[in-house]
Amino acid sequence: MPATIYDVAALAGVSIKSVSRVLNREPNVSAALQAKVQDAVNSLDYRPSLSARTLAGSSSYLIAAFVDADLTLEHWRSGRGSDYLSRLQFGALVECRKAGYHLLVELVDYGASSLEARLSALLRSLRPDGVLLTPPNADDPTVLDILERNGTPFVRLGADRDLGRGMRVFMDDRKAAADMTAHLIGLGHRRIGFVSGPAAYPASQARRLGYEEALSAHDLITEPELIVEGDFTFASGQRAGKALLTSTRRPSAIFASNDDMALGVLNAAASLGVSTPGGVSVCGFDDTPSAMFSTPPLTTVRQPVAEMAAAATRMLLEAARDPARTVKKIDYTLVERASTQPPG
Amino acid sequence: MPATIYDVAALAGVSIKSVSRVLNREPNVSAALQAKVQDAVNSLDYRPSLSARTLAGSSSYLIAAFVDADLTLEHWRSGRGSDYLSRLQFGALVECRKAGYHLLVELVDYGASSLEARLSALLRSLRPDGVLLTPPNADDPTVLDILERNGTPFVRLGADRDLGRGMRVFMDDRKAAADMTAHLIGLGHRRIGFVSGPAAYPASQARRLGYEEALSAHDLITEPELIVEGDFTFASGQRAGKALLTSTRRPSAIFASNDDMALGVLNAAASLGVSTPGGVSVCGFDDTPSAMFSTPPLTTVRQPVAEMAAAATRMLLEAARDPARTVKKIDYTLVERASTQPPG
DNA sequence: GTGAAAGCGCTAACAC
DNA sequence: GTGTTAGCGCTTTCAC
Repeated sequence: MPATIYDVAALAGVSIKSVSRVLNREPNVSAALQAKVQDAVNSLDYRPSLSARTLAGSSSYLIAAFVDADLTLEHWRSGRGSDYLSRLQFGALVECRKAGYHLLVELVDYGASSLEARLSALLRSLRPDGVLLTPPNADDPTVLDILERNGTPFVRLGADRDLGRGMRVFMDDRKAAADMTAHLIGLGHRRIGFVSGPAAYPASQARRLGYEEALSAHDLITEPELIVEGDFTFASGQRAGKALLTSTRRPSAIFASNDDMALGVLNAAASLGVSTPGGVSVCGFDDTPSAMFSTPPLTTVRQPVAEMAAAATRMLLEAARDPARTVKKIDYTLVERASTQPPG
Repeated sequence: MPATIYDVAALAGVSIKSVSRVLNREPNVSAALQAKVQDAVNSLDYRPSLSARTLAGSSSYLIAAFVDADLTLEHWRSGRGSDYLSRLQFGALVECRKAGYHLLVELVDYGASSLEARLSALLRSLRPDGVLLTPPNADDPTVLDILERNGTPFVRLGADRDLGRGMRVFMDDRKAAADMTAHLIGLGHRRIGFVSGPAAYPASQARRLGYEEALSAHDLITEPELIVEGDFTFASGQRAGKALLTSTRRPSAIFASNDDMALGVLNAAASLGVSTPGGVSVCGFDDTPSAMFSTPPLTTVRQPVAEMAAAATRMLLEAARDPARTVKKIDYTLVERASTQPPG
């Protein structure tokens, strides 16, 4: 049997409360006691039981990430993997580890009628000290309600609207898209196609607004036929690319609002015999792994998901001691690779 | 405050033990009692506390996946993401969800001297009901020792050697590599380059053996200059591709033993002006998302990581009631895409 | 500065 | 079939 707090107390010749004090770095502990306890802990190789701590105390040393089940499963099933989740997990896990916390990824059926039941079940059976909310569900009022009713601190990741609820970490999608568009204009492009994402995502709207904003800032007009709606998938990028590249006045550059779609555009160009970047420049948004290894490698916006998740996790951990509503904006980076160049 | 088992018992007019019985589907419960308790549970929206159950009982409803910290962090940092982990998680999460379990992904420093301490700390503080072990650490004797000493059921994923310890889920890497090589030979290739993985991975060895086996089965000799060692990274694939394609007697096909390296070979070919598959056929191993979206899309072996993880998780859940040493072999698939064709 | 006692919300062992 | 009683291993409260 593993050692318990009683074993440690007995060996050190002190009360279990003293052991607890040392373990939790509580004030008012003499150096002598501290040393005795530490020795006993070491020699017994004692580790406190998480469940006992959770049951007795007020924290569970658990951070939960709620991700959309449908979306994630669909990503996974199609073999695309979920780069977003992967990076989120990276950032969160690293911070959790530093603080001795654990990360639990939970799939939630945001669409289901049982959503409320399942969420509150999760909150009450797990008692996480904080919750990470991912888009597009970081804006769901039902979810926010449950979390607030439960008193669980949460961070809304990638949420660009401040609803005055919970904490928030986001990046300026609109400005990033405007920057990318301006970059293309700077290269000399005048007819720039745009492949938008699904309207349900706030980020889709923001990116499109950024594109239009940059155009008008450079006295170019937004031509409706240059904008094609996709749904963030490779296939929709292919379709959009084909449509744009076979139109009568073909654009010299195409800005797809995520990398998967940009790769689709690349593929469409190749099969139409249009070279990249010679015949058409292509750029994306996100900086997924595939963007790095595509032919040609993709110019894109690096969305710092891991950094966002790390910052969010830190907020949650701090919120445990000092509840405060924090909002943080994270910087993006324009990554210039070989898929863009001045029009030929 | 959330409802407890006492609230339910009081409302139903029964003892807490009866509530517990109904909750845990224990035998010897009358239909009437069952109904009363169920009603009370529903009307109070009661959910048992995980930590209380864990503390009092013998199971924690937790499955832990131990993954190599260095490896995973390095993957993540470089922006490549970790497709392996992502798929593992998919398979495991789905099964956990079905069974009302939770999945905890823990980064473990397998190299560190503190490995033993950290592992046993994890086991004792979390008390997982089962552990998923990933390669290359599923073969680490230290890890197996700790797990066995602790009495925690574990599954060694992708471990091709049966050490008579724990459970095991794997695929036949050697045969898969042999099949792929035979496929190239069938297309008419006679000089086939091979990019191997790092020797530390058992899978590397197996894939290389499969390659050699297929060659000799078709009366072709293994030429040492056709084999270049890589380390499973894109960059090492680039180097290997360059070396093979600039050699005096250039191979007409290159089989890289994972997709990242195959993409590197593709890139090297493009920058040397060698077309794919016209000038050289290229194939990989794993079927990562990038393989699907590369130019040209990559012929590869689909390693069913998610299915393996799902099977492993099911084994762990069953092991809880009935400890048995199970071994399971999972089938792979050859995925033929555009990067291979008969030699031109 | 330290300790004793009382739970936290369950399951397990044993009555009835 | 059902209930009673002890814990599980900690933190919390309150004494000293």
